[in-house]
Amino acid sequence: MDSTLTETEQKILNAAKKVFVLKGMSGARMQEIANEAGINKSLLHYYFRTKEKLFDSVFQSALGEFFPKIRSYMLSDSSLEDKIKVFVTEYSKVLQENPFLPSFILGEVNRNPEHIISYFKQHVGSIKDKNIPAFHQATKELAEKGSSSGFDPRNLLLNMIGMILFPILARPVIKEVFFDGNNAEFEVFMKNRESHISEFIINSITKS
Amino acid sequence: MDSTLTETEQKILNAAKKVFVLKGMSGARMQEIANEAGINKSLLHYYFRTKEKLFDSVFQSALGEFFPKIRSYMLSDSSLEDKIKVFVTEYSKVLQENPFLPSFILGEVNRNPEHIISYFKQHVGSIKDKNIPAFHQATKELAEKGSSSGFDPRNLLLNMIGMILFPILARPVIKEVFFDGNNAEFEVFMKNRESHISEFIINSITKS
DNA sequence: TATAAATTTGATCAAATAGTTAAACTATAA
DNA sequence: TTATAGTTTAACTATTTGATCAAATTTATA
Repeated sequence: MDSTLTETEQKILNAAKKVFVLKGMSGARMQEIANEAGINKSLLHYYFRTKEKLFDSVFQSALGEFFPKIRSYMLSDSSLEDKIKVFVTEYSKVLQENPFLPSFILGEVNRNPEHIISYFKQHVGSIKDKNIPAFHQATKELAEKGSSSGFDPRNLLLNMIGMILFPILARPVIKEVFFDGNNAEFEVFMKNRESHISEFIINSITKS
Repeated sequence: MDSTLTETEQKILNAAKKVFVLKGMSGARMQEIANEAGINKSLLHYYFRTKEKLFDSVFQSALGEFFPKIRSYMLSDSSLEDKIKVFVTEYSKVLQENPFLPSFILGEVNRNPEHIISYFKQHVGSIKDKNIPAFHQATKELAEKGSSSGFDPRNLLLNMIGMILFPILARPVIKEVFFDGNNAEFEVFMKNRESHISEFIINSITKS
């Protein structure tokens, strides 16, 4: 990860991430994080002073993983369709590797919106000025030849993320309602769903 | 609401809902709920014994509001396109009236999946056997003339809900990133987005 | 090696908090 | 009016938990 961190700091951050992501800020216990890291509780305070500061560290790094690397997906010289396919595939992969991240981040975002706002104030240069324009650029042609009501690329981005994210967020519900709790069936469905989403989007936006 | 409940019980439930939805199970404080209800803390325990039991009551009723009344939207004799429009409009309205409900429910669903599973075990008759088949029925024609890869109505349902839900879940983020925190602009966008979603879906599924 | 600095631990504190209890109060029916 | 059941309150208890601190241990440095 980060070589400026000591081994102990890294152990703590990994453990804290696991516990915070699963239980949230108020549900997490410093003792549980210490146990998970295999160290004494006092060490947490030695390295991070307060629970709040430790949480912040975890939250900041979680945000970095959560926000799609739109820019990198959009900067290739492939067609818009291919870019959409790459986005859906890559972002699905990220989320399936961290299935509890979305709920954690969105929960904290609603618990304390200031937190995310200050994050963007700091990273405004990298998030907004780079990622979003890259996406706009990629959809410029689309926006120009779009429907008469005026096609807004932001809607397309929200559509994509929403379709990718929702079944992962609501995973336990979907699995139960649609598949009677059968995990294997659910996984197959989710794998097939990736191409479905791409086709669904492309089908809609390429309609004359 | 429920006339079998005394006025005090109702006050408690309203207050508990407000606090639990905003802060989650572990973040909520019994004292805060009591204050919000304008009563003594002991009364909470008198009526609901434990925090867990009070939370359950709130969670159960929240689930009822959260899950879209698919069946009622699907049972009219209008076209599939009109059904989609009604679904998008009505469900958007429900969510905008309860903007913190989704994050609350999805958070709890991930915190304790057993909770939602037991809910479905109880309500399986009304949720699954009524709502889902109604939706399947409405999309049967679609499934038959669907794309060669085989159109699964479950995907359509997930697509709709995902697109409607995501901007509400991530509201503070979207507002900040896309609209520099300007609330009015965001609201206008969200209102226009409703018809965009309907058109986006219909455009995709009616493509020959 | 000796000294200092950094790291780690166990014991403990103080605040927060869910839950209990007994007493006071209120409405209702005999 | 009195007895009874239901309701509400204030004070209290027990536990959890974030945080602190001094002592012990390890590591780096002279």
